[in-house]
Amino acid sequence: MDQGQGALTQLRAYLAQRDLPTNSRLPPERELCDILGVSRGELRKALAVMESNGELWRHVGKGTFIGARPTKEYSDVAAIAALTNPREVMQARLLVEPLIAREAALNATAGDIAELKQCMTASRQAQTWRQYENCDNRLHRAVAEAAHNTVLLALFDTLNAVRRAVVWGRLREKADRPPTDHHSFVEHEALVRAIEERDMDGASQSMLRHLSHVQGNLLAPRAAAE
Amino acid sequence: MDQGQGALTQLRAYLAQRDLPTNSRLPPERELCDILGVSRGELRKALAVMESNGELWRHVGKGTFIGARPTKEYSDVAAIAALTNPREVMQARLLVEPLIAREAALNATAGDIAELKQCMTASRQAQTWRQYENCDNRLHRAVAEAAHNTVLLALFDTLNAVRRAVVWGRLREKADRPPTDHHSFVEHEALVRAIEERDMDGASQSMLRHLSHVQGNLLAPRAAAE
DNA sequence: ACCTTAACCAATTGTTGATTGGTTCTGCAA
DNA sequence: TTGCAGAACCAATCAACAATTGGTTAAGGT
Repeated sequence: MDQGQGALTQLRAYLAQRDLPTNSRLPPERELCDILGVSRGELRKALAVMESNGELWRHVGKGTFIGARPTKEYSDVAAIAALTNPREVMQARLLVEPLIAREAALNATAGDIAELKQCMTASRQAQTWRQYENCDNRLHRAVAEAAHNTVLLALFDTLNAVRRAVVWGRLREKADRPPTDHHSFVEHEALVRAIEERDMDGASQSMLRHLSHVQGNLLAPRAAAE
Repeated sequence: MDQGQGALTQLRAYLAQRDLPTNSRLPPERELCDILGVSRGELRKALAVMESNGELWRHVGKGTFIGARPTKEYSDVAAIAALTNPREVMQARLLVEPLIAREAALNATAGDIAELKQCMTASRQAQTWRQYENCDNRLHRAVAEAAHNTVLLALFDTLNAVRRAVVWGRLREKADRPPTDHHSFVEHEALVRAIEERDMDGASQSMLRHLSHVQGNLLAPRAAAE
């Protein structure tokens, strides 16, 4: 009687007694054996049952935890970059950044808009490609800051880091070219104007149009960029 | 003569001799003192000049490195969670998840849809709150997987991790309540149906409506959740 | 045939000591 | 007094090793 599913019932009783919160760790198997007075094999059988039910999860070296196994944390930029490609990154930008621009149009302060304008003038005065790229990055991040949502900003930073990691390889070729008569100038201007005028749809569409051009240049062999 | 800016010129000569690539580490200061025959104070002055020029960067415990200081990666979940609040997290979800649902409607495979339906039936059969919550999380992540974009999935995971970290505090109160007659059931059903019918707008709106209800429950004191 | 016990394995964590940039103090010399 | 070299100290980081822990296998007993 007590041997059939005894370990499982004893384990359940133990867990019910102390109502452990999710993600809390329970004692190592060897200790639980002594506590419950069960052999390790039986205990492991009971744990396996509960694990298959999704009630807890285990990992070597870590321990046994209450709740569902956490999803493989994707927050490492290098790990993401290794699994994706420029097409996916560009698609994600096309989806996320217009949304951020929309929020920026709603929430930007006068200071934010001044910063945006300063980025634009700086990008026009850039002499080298490197400098221009820095200005462009600053502008896009300033838009994300203007949305005034810490989480959105963090997501933008993650996306940006992934983008840089994915295209790491070919930064050499376009060494020092002056980016004159660049389509991005007018697109950036339209974007900033829409944000200034609180035109949410306009800001979103401007960003979408801008990134579409960037995508076109990315796919085309000619060396142009955002 | 040799004393005025001698350290800086010697350091420059040393660096010019061996043409170190970017991000390469140069010997610790104490060794460089011996190598160049300069006192540590003078060497540090020279290093400070070059660092302010952006030619190298230093960090305690790591060393001194050639090139520009790497951008501080802002993708640590704990750091984000410490700077934000539930309101911002909820707002970000309201913006991002409908967008992901729209992509899911476009890209979901038959296998994805089967997984979504399985999540729904499992959530209906859940006995405890914790089990239901697991099912709900699985369903939302299945939607993100159905979008078939690694970067979007990574952003979703980041957002989700931040959400869990922010609301970590109050998981106790709603211990084991059976989530019967829950509004989420019908909302989830509408969402999955829209995805199955490739209705992008419908999927987006279903997700938006669902999360709006979640937000309402979050703000209201009554204990209900997604 | 099955279980218990013990030992071993690999992944992970914790700890300790060494390394390194940053700072302060002392002594010496101009 | 001023300035600088030298040493000592500090905090952040890294590297190596020991301890912990779930997973597995083998020996021995009932």
